[in-house]
Amino acid sequence: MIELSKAEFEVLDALWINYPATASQIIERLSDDKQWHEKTIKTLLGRLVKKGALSFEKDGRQYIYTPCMERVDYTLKESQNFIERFFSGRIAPLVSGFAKSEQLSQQDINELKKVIDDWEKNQK
Amino acid sequence: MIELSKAEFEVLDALWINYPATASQIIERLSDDKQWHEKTIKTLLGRLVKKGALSFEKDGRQYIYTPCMERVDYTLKESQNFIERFFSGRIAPLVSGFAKSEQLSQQDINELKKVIDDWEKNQK
DNA sequence: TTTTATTGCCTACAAATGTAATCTTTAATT
DNA sequence: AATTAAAGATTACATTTGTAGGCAATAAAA
Repeated sequence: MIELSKAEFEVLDALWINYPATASQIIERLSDDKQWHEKTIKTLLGRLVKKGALSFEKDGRQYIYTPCMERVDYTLKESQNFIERFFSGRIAPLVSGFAKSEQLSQQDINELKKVIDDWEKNQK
Repeated sequence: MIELSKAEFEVLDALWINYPATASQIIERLSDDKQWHEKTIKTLLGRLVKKGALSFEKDGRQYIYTPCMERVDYTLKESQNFIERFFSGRIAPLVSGFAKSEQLSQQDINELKKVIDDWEKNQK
């Protein structure tokens, strides 16, 4: 699995919003939430390319970036990893922890029920 | 939130198995899974103390370590953080991702149902 | 009591990470 | 055509992390 740092992920996440995109578009998108210097973001883009998380095409003197993977795929892998490390691979204890600490809303419950429902339909 | 590195967490996790415990006990516990040098683990213990994740009492020339927090509390915070970063704070998309990629067993489903059940009972 | 072995403490050092500044190239402007 | 401005490339530097080695203090052994 490609290992991304927190900051690298946030840059990639800004690209996932809509791609392909140029560095300045990504910088623009990040400017709302982050006070990162433009140079910082360029550095992170470079590192993402080096790690194989992004590819680009040249357009004049600009680069047009595209992620090399889908967001769902990446987050699934990260989730597996996380759940392995903290909950020995079991997902229920995570959800249970949220429940016990009052972190679940009715909406969460409804969504979870739907996931279970769909899963069961799929078993038939 | 106290930020622990991967390696630091694993050392703390070995302590959570049973505590208070001495460095050599922790080293012993870790020796099954890890090929860490004893010195490495000592360093990590020191860093954990410095970060406020562990406390210790002296017993002769040994230290007797105790975690400063419960495992459930730590993993809950980490989970919140994780879900915030990758799923905008919603838990269902994580579970849904697992379901879609065939990562859920019947046992997981049963456990999840129970969590939901308990949650609903608790609402009344 | 002197020696030894073990504990923790301090130091080390490369790679990763956060956070840019400077340099170089080249497209755009004058 | 010369100048400028903007993009990416290269360099920088402190901090964190992984992974120990060496040193100093002290309990245990001889």
